[in-house]
Amino acid sequence: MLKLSKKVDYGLVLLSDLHNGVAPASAREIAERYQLPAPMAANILKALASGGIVTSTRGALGGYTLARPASAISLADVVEALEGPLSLLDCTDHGGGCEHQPGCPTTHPIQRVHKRFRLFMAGYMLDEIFGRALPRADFAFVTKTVTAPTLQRGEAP
Amino acid sequence: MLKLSKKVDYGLVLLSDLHNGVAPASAREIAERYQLPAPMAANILKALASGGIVTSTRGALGGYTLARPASAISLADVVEALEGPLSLLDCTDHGGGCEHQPGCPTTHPIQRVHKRFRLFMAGYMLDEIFGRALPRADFAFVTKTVTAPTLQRGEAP
DNA sequence: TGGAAATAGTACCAATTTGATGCGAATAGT
DNA sequence: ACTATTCGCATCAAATTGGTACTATTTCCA
Repeated sequence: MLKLSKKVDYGLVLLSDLHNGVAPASAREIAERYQLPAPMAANILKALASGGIVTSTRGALGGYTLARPASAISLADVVEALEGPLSLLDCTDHGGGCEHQPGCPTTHPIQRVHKRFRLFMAGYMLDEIFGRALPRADFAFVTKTVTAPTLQRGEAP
Repeated sequence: MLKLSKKVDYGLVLLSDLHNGVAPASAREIAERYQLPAPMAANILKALASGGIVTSTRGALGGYTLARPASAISLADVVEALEGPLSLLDCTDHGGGCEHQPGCPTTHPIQRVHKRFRLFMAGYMLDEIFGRALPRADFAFVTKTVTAPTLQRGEAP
């Protein structure tokens, strides 16, 4: 249905916490903080770690930290770490060969769509998503920003 | 996995045919032309019709035609007709209330993502997808902020 | 040195979604 | 009447996803 999986949903919450927090945070710790299933959070953080988005320190007192500043992590990075390579349509995988027709009239255009979509995702950085920056006004969002409530733990900005 | 369903895939092929063809084309006719399952094509065209994207004429010699010029049909229109309202994440449905935390730090940002994604989809017109025009450069929605950082381990651009 | 806390890596299951098909009814041309 | 077509369901198998479980490994601390 062209929606981000719940993994990405959770993943963004987790990353947002790591972004605001200060020390390496453990999976269980964050899971409790947002009341989401602990094993799920653990799995997601594992995937994010092996995707190079967060760094992990094992052992007691271990946990996860953002591997790069949020301004250097794109939505595409997150999605690819959690859902595999993002391919809008199957056509975009096997080198443009359409299974239905040799000169399928859409494979080529679809690849242009895919490319543009990828740019969209790769250009959307976490810091922008998480509220800081907000470079150009994303018009039509007037609700008061949600800044304070999530910063009770550490201090980052 | 954040990809367009096969329905949309087929749908774009069908629409491309209607775009290039002249007379109302029947579902079976187009299906044969591209060697894709006839009932599938029929279903998709039905959905496109009830979504107002194509107009249908019943009876013998009937068929489907684009309801508007391709330049007035957006990718969002097609996706919504075939997959229902596009909501990137579940959060975006029920009015911003997050199920995990009252002041969930991501629901608000996610809605900004969703809005921007919707703009991306709604601004992508079929004629552009199908090859004609390609008016503005492929960076319409990404602007300058698409610095390279996230592309270092992806495929070749 | 041993125990506790944490990540790593799979493997697995249930529930939902998707791809695909089928069938009867309605409509329109010949 | 006959035929070709859309329409609106309803059904079904297969793939995907959300979620859990288990074991191994690493690290801190007493």
